[in-house]
Amino acid sequence: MIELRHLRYFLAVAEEGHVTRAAERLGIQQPPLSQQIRALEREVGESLFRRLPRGVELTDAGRTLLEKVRLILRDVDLAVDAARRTARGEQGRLAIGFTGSAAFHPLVSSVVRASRQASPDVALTLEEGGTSDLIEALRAGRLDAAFVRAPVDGATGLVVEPILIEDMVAALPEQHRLAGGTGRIRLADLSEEAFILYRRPSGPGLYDGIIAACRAAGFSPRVSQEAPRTVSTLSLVAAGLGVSIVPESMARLETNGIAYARLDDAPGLGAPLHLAYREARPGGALGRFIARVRESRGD
Amino acid sequence: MIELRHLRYFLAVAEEGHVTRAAERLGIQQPPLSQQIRALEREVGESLFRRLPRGVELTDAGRTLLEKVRLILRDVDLAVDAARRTARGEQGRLAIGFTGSAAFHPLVSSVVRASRQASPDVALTLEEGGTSDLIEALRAGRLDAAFVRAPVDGATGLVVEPILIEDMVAALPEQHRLAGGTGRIRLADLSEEAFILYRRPSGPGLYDGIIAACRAAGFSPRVSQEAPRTVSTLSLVAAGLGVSIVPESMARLETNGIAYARLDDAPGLGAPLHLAYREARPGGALGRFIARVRESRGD
DNA sequence: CGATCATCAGACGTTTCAGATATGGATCAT
DNA sequence: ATGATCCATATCTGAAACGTCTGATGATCG
Repeated sequence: MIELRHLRYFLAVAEEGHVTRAAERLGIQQPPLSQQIRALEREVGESLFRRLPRGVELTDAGRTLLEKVRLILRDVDLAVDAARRTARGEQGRLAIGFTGSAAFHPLVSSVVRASRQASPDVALTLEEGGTSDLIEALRAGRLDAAFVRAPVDGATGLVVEPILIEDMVAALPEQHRLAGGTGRIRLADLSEEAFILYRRPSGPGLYDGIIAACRAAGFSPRVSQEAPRTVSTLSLVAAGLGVSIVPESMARLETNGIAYARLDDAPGLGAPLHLAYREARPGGALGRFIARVRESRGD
Repeated sequence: MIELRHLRYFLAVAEEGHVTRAAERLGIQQPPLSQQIRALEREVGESLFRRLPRGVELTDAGRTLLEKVRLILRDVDLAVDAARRTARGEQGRLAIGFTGSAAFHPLVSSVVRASRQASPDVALTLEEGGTSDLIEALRAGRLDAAFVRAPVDGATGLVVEPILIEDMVAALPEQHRLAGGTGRIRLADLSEEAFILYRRPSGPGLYDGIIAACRAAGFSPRVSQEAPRTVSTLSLVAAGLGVSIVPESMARLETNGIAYARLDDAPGLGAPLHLAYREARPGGALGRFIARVRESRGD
C-alpha cells in the first residue's frame, strides 16, 4: 500500500537526483531510502528512476508521477490547514435565526456584522421566523443558533442562554393624548386603551409578560387585535387602532406616526433575549459566534 | 507525520459513522482503528469526530477534511495510473527527428501517423534537420529518436538500428535523352552527365555511396553542384542543371519536370534508413514507437 | 428500574516493517 | 591500478501498528 512516506521520499530523490543526498535531506540513511523507493516502484509496477553511475534520473513515468506528487503533498497540507481553520471557526457555514422582534436589536445586527467581517470565509445565512419555527429548525439542524425572546417551553435538549433583558416601551399613535409629554407614562394610564399585541403561538413569552404586568398595575388589558408579526403591530398602532407594548429596541423603527413612551411602573416587565443552540460546548464558527455574542452583552 | 493510512481510515470511519463497522470494512480490529483516528486528530490538532453513544459523527473540521481527503485519495490513484500509462507509452512526450530525405519515405510517415492515432495522449513533435544536427540533438536530449540515412560516424553511445535499405533511382530532367524510355537505365549511361548531389557534411553517407557506385560502374562522376538539402537537388534537376541519384521514396515528390529511372547496374547502391536513439532498452512512448517502426519494416 | 446489548477507549503482548549498520559491486577519476 | 563515489544487498534493531482482552458508558427492553 502506497503511503505518503513513499511520495515524500520520492520527491526528495527526484529533486536531488541523488539517493544519498536525498537521504541526508530527509534525515535517514541511504539504504532504507533505496528500499522505500524500490517499494514504491513495486507498488506502481514501473521503474521510476534510471540508476546512473553518478546519481539517479527520472524515467518518463517518474516525471509524470513527480508532477502529481507535488500537488498531492501540497493538497494534504492544505486539507489539514483547512480543517484547522474550520475548527477555529474561520471557515464554514453558520445559519442563524432570529424572531422578528430580535432583528432590530443593535446587539444582533452588530454581532452579525462583526462576525461577517472577522470571518469572511464563514458563509453566514440569516433566517427570520417565529420562535417555535426557529426552535424546530434548530432541532432539525437547519439552524445553528437562534435569537429568541422568552424562555422557550419545548426547548429540552437545547441550550438556551440568556443574553440580556431590555425594557419594554409603550407605542402610541402620534395623536394620542399621552403622546408628546415627558416621554414617560405609567402603565396604569393605559388601562382603558385598546391593546394590539402579537399573536400568541408565534411568541408565547412576551404576550404573557405584558398581560401579567397589566394585572400587576391593576387592570386587565382589552386586547382589540392580534397581529401576526411584531412589526405589524406597529403599523396598526400608527393607523390609530390602539396602543402596544414593544421591546425598546423596536423604537428605532417605524417612527412615522408613532410615539414611544417609557413605562415608569412596570419593573418586572422586560423583553428577554436568548440565544439558543444545540450542543453544550460548540466549537468552530458557532463557538466563535457565541463568544462574540457574550462579549457584546456587556455593551 | 500524517500518512495515507490515516486518511484511508478516516474516510472509512467518516463514511460508516461507526468505528467498529469501519474496522470491519478495513479488515482490521476496532481498537487500532480508534488509535489511528486519535493519532490523526493529534496531528491535525483538532478533534475530527464527536463520540456518540451510537457511533461517531463528524465535527465541522472533520467535514471539511473529509471533502479534501476524498480528492486526495482519488488523486493518488490517478497519479499512479498516469505514471503507469506513461511507462506503457500511452502518455508523454516524444520528439522524433528525421533527415530531409527520410521525410518522404512511406514508413516514416505511416509510423508517425499510426503512433499519433494509437496514443493520442503522447505529444509527438517532429523535427527535420541534417544528420549531424540530429545526432547532436539526440545526444543533448532534445530528441528521443531520429531517422537518419547512412551509418553515422560520431554515434558512439547511441543505438543506431538499421531499418531498411531502399533502392536509389536516377532523377533526370524531363527533356533528357534518357528520360521517357523503359524507365530503366544503366548507371554507366550517366558517365558523361553533370551530377547534382547533396552537400557532404549534412549527409556524409549517401554521397560516398554514390561516388563508390559510379566508380564500380567504371567512371568518376563529375559533380557540377552540391545542394544544401536533398529536396533542393530535385529542384536543380527539374531546372535542367544536371542529373542526380536519390532514394526511391523521393520519386513521389517533385514530379513536375523530373523523370525517374531505375538503375540496373548498381547492386551495391542503396539508401539505408536507420533509427537512432539514446538508450539501449527504451521503454514508454519511445519503446512503443520503436516497436512500431520494427513492425512496419516488414511491409 | 435493573439487565442486557452495543460501542468506544485503554492495557498489554505480538508481529511487522521502517530504519540503522556493515558490506559488496560498479563506475569514474586520478 | 587505486581510491572515491554511489547504489544495492544482507542482517539486525526498535518503534509502532495490529490483535486480544477488558473496562466504562450510555441506550434499549422487558
